[in-house]
Amino acid sequence: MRSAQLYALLDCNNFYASCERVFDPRLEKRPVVVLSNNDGCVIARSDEAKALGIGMGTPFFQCKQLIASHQIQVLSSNYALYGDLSGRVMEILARLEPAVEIYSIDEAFFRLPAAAPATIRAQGQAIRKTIRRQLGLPVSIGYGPTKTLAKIANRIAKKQPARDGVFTLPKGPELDRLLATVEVGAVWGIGRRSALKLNACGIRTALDLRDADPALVRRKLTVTGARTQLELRGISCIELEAAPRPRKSIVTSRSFGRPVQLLADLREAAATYVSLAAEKLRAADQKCGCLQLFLNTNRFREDQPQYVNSQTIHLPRPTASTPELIGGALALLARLYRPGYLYQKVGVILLELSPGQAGQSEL
DNA sequence: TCTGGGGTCCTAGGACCC
DNA sequence: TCTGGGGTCCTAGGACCC
Repeated sequence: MRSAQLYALLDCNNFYASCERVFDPRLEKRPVVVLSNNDGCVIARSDEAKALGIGMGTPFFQCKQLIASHQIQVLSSNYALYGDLSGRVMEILARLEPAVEIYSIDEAFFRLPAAAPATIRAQGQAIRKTIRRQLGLPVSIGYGPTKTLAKIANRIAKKQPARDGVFTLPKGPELDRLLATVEVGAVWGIGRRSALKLNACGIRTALDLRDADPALVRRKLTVTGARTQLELRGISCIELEAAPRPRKSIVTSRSFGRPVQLLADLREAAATYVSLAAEKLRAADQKCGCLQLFLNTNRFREDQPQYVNSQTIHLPRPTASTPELIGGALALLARLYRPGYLYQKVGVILLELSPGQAGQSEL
């Protein structure tokens, strides 16, 4: 019989803001926010900035006042730095744990044999302290019988300072009490739309969802919701994926700093994004068989005429060649472009990715 | 005036086939 | 006027995640 397994989720606290602090220790203890591309939105906040009421995703221009009045430190994002530190966090974790899945830039799941709570806790603290000492980054670790429950444990580890950054989900009535404090929309896999649907059925918390009628959940949220419910019940159905799967698509897109009207400007942007995407493609030793281009006006400007469109072409043969891809993208752009609109964004998506070798069949 | 970017999965519906 | 019953494949759009 296989021994009981435990899932863990390690998550770097306020990752981008914490990375900036590693780079510049003067930011320590001060409120810090990191902005998206073009400095459009807030995409990371230190605890101090959160406490001052800066919301995730808030447009910068909407919180400028608040930022100025509290002398919040504002930084443009530096993805090279975050990627580098992320890699080091994952390396450390992989040295300490055998079964690790890198889930995002700042999160990793790992799996371990179940053990006494004190043992788990000590192991978690050791990981946490190692990362703190070697990199200066704060992390939290949550443990539970499924990935979904580990996610919830992680939230608690992060939210309740008394947990010291490590928390194992309990069992029985104590678990029920905890799950009753978690809003259903905070459960991994339950987004805004699903939360509204569930609320309409009287399902408000993670506990409600766990104990709801499975047929109802299946009907409202399809198979993904059914899986989430099972996971909340402690039945693991989202496996650990220790080996990364090859990427299926590559997107490159940017918002323009100012509205763009001319086809020539869109062509230049599209060609740039294709080049970037093709570099990523070759870096992963892949080719693509399909190219999509999309463009849109600024949806927030309801006073202006709106235009959103996209088109896809199949390439004659899989390729990773920048000129071939640019040719395709410009042909698409010519078909999609309508004069008279103020464009906000254009982007390209490479699809039908295959291994770099796959196309070499002309022997 | 200023509102991010990059991914995955699932479903419904149409086209087409026998 | 009545007008079968499956299949498969593809795509667009929705929903979710970080």
